Amino acid sequence: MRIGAILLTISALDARKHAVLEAIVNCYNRTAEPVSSQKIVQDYDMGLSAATLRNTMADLEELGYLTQPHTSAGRIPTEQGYRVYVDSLMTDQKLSQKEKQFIRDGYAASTRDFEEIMEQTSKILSAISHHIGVVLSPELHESILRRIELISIDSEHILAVLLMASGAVKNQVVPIPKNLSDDELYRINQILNEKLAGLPLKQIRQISQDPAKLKAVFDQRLSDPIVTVARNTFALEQETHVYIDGTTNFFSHPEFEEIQKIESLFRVLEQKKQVADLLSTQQEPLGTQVLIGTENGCEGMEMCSIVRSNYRVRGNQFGTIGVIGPTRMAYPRIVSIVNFTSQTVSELFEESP
Amino acid sequence: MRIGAILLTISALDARKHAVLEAIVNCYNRTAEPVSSQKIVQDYDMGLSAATLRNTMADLEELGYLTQPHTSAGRIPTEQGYRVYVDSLMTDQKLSQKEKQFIRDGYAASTRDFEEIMEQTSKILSAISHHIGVVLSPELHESILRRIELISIDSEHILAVLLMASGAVKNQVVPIPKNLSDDELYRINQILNEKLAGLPLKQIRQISQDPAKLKAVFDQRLSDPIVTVARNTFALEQETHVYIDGTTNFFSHPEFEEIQKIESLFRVLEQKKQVADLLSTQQEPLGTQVLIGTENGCEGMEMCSIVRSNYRVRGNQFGTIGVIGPTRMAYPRIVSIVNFTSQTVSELFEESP
DNA sequence: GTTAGCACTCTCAAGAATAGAGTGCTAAAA
DNA sequence: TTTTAGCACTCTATTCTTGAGAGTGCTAAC
Repeated sequence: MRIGAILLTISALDARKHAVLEAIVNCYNRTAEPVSSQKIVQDYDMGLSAATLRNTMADLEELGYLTQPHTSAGRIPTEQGYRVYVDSLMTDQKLSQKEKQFIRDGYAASTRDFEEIMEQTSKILSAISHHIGVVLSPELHESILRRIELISIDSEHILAVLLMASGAVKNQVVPIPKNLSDDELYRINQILNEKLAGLPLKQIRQISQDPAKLKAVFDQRLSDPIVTVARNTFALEQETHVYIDGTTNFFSHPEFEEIQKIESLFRVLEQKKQVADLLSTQQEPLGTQVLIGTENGCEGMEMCSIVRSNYRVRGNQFGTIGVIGPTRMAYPRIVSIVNFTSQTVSELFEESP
Repeated sequence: MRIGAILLTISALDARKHAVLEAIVNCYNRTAEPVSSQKIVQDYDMGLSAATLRNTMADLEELGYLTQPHTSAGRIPTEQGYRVYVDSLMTDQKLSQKEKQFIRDGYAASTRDFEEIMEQTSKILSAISHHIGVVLSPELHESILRRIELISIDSEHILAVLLMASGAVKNQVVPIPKNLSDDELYRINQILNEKLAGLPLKQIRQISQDPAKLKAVFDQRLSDPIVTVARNTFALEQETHVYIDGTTNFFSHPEFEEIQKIESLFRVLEQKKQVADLLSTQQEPLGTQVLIGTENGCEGMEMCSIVRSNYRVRGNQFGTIGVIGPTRMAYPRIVSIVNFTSQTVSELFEESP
């Protein structure tokens, strides 16, 4: 009985703290202003007086979930506070049918174009979230080559068109040995397809750089021109494409009034490589993730949170989509958006056989 | 004698005004602060007192070439003042060997890749000018088709690779009639090349949308697969690509301290279409042009000047490069940069046969 | 455990005072 | 007639002060 009572007390306390924290996060997200005890009394029916709330708020501050910009101001959530909110307080917010439709309608019915899907996705994400939409294509060097086509440009160059299982296409101008006849080129093209289609680009690259492997793969069909073409075509490490849209959305957030904050953010965004590292998850996909504030570990993006998720393309590969916004963002909504969009993109890629 | 004296007086007067205007433009470009009469006496050896300069400056203000931010401030050039400066005062500033080398070195020796040249050019422009570098590819629908290659994706789609005379490549996923055999596709590919290669995309589009013309060119029934493929492949109006780099450079200019100015500029830049319209010259290329301030006629870019020039690609086509910077820019230097870069790009395209 | 009341702290906005920059004008000098 | 020195005047930018307002923490009562 005694122990039960104590437990009850503790859990009651915790429940209140949670409720207050949730109220403050919600309120702060709405107003972008520090939340006072008074404000909570007004806006939320908690059945508590301002004084009591002040006590709870002081406790929450002690615990590291809230902070004050200055002594006589209300409280705002800390990163830790947001973390608790995201992990255990916030409730799923289903997207409305209208919103879902908006996302689906973003893709032209006929769209099978890989780049167009990528681009469009970043636009949709930014338009519906009012933050920055980012899309990372699946890593090209992990992609499986479906077909290669060599097109003659001039006596010293060809255009190699690499069509991936994912639907991605990569064009590359490749220097070739002089005086390669059209017939020869055609034959080389055939052999390359025969031997290399179905392999991931990474592996093809390894093969093409290693004489022994080249010999093993091409066997008696190995000729000088083939070696040259293969080597030149697959010489380059391929970078992941990054599609970003909605950067100007940041101008409307009051926390970015100071120009240095916008500047440092934009400097990061200009380095697409950095954005790619920021978004890409090393591990296997595990649903939608939220990185709050400094958790992203990126200098110049301390004020930003990232919500990211994976989409699946053919060839059992994954790409990443994400939303970058201020730490003060409507997490439930953004999580739902990212979730649903990544699903939609995956389905889009599933459809094409 | 009398008339000669008067003319001499007038021209002497004008010479002084010109000299003062030039000094003020130079000084303001350096310091970004209104230029006082005192400052000119200090920095430029004009052999005149501050009082005399003040008189001249008052005249120049009356003429509309200078203005004062407020009564007790120095003067800054108006757009009209800059216009006179650019048109008749500024002296050519040759680029140093080092700078020329920097531009040339920006292109990898082996680069023949069209997109890479475009991208790299915008990077070079922004890096060396410290402003925004913009490159417009030649209009695709004016481009001459050099070769088309059809690659099978699945039973309902092919990938059409359009190789232009300019070196530009356009990939497009095209729906096709079901059950088109590989042989048939190959044959269609051959015929398309035979009939359409050498024509500008615009004309091909007209043909492919017009049953009569289609019939005339292909000499076949409209229900034939070849007609469907042609129609679907060339259905879309192609947009000019816009490559932009160096947007963050704007953060370092003192005249863009106010966030609204940066914001309105970035909102324009996000609309690539608008940037394309801004840069593209309707008429034939006529060397490097300078648009000062509101002359660009673009809302949100009143504070910006544009220096643009054309480059030439194979097929007698022109693309545009440009630099966008604040009205207070080092015009002689930027003009030289844009000039030399457009030349370099043209040469780059000339090399590839 | 909760709440009313109050003193205290801090910010923010508005006003006042001061220094400094640069001009236009006038009258004298060249 | 042109140039220049001198000076009064205007406007900005900065600093300081002041007062109002917001919100807290603490204390004592409920």
